[in-house]
Amino acid sequence: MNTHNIINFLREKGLKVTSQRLAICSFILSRKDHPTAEQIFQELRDEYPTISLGTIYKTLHLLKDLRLIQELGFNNGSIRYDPDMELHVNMICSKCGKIYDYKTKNVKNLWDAILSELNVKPVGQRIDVYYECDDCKNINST
Amino acid sequence: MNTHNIINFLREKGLKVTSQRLAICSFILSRKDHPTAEQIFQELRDEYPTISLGTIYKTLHLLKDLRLIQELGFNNGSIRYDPDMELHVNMICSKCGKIYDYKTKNVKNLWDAILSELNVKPVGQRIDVYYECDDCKNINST
DNA sequence: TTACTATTTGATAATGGTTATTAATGAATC
DNA sequence: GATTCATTAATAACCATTATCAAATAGTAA
Repeated sequence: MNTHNIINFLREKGLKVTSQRLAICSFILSRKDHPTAEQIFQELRDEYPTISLGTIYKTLHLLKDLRLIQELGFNNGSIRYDPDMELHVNMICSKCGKIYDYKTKNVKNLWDAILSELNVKPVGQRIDVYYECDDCKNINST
Repeated sequence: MNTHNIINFLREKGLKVTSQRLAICSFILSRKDHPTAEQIFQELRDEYPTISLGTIYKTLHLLKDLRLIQELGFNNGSIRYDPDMELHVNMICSKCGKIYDYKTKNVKNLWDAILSELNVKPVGQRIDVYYECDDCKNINST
């Protein structure tokens, strides 16, 4: 979703397009590494020195309610935000915590087979796989 | 794991067997609904009126380090504790939040197919499916 | 452009779950 | 039973998130 689309989307919902809101939306909707609210805050401070953490949270909740992003709670209590609303596997390095999304047709097919086995109508899902990423493997082997 | 097994397990690890520790271990290892620390605290208070939340947390962390339970962070920031360390699907009601574990040979087979597609050596996983449970369905339809 | 209104923002305080601290307690060993 | 050291309970500290509210601002209409 580019800036133009975001502006139109907000306007359609009757929401005001402020520079802060636009910046936060653009930021999270383009990121693939599931940042925390704090990380978003730190990265936007350079360009928007007066931006507030409260605004970050409010905008993230807004995007969640509008179904443009999802929250992911992790085991240390931290909450990360993921703009990919389609079925995918969160590949999480158990050492450094880095995350990337894995999404293929084949995974979708296999997942559908699991869902049909469950015999319920799902309204959502979350799939995490922990592994050791290449960077961490290399550090350990040197 | 019954009381006798827990006592032996703790002793083997060189840990002291206190009544609080035993109660907390017995409680969480037999529960299937992934309670929070606070829920464990409230339920044990009847039998152990002086038990402290700090002790609950310390014992849960102990069990986690010993790989007898796993932590599950959720999207509202809450952390629940799950004594099932084998592969299973967390079936979560999107309305009331109740959880039950779904575990069959077929799900295991399908999941293994997904893992082989991913081309990594996994060290763990988490699979959540959100749906509307029967209780909540009935409430809505009346 | 200006004025008006309702939304949004930023600063701050409040909240609540988790962790740290520490003196007192109690399990294990002899 | 005495000794020792891990464990407990109570309390305070911590920190991420939420709530509050006056000031700022986007959108709209005059």
